[in-house]
Amino acid sequence: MGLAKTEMFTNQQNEIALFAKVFGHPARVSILQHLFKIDSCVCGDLVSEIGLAQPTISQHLKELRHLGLIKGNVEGTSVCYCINTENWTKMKETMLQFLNQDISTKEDCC
Amino acid sequence: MGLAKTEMFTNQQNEIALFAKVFGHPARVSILQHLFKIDSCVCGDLVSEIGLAQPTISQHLKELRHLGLIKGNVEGTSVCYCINTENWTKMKETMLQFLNQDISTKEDCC
DNA sequence: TTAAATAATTGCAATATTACGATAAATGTC
DNA sequence: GACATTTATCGTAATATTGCAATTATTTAA
Repeated sequence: MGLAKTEMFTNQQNEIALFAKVFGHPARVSILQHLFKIDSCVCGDLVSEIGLAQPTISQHLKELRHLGLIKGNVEGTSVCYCINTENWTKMKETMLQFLNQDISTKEDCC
Repeated sequence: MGLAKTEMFTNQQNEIALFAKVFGHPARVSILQHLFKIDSCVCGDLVSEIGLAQPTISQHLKELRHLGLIKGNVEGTSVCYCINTENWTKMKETMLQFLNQDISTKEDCC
């Protein structure tokens, strides 16, 4: 199949999975880290920064944009990308809720 | 292709992507949440809990086990699963480092 | 208008993922 | 041993992902 049966899970579970999925490729992790590192927008130097072809980077950027984690603005012939801070914060809350599940009450029974 | 070019990324970037990938399916998110929720090990009631077939759940458990996030112990004819708390904590540190990247210095330039 | 620069889209090949029926393996019970 | 219970593995079909060459916008400069 290759198709997740999303209808049997909660919205929260599907949302977590969607965010996680987009982080599930090192190129997208790298793009995001780069956007965080530099203190301004990136105007299309991601292709030279990361070693992938231009259509490949463009595709990864599209996925990040569709999830709302980055914003892109046309500036002349190039496009300026940066983190969508508001949505990043929202995403972070969702992911932290998942990652910070209470572990203290568990005894190591296995 | 379908194959990520991991050699062009840092170990940290690949590690983040691997963890994120395993969270990238709602069934695995659901399994983990269930293992956290109950205060003891789960002895194979995950199949009835989640609505997927037994081989499918078994496959998802395998992936979680291979990443070290859960432990499984044979108890009679069934297997007892629980969170690997030590590895979960390590994973969390890696993911938090990624999620908590400093956003404060960014002006919304796009 | 033509050409250059840059990014998006299309099309496609290679590989990965998901799901599950069928089967096998492991253990416990009689 | 024969059988039941439970989980893992195998095989396979359907779909998704990744990467890039080729092409198509889109905008700027000359």
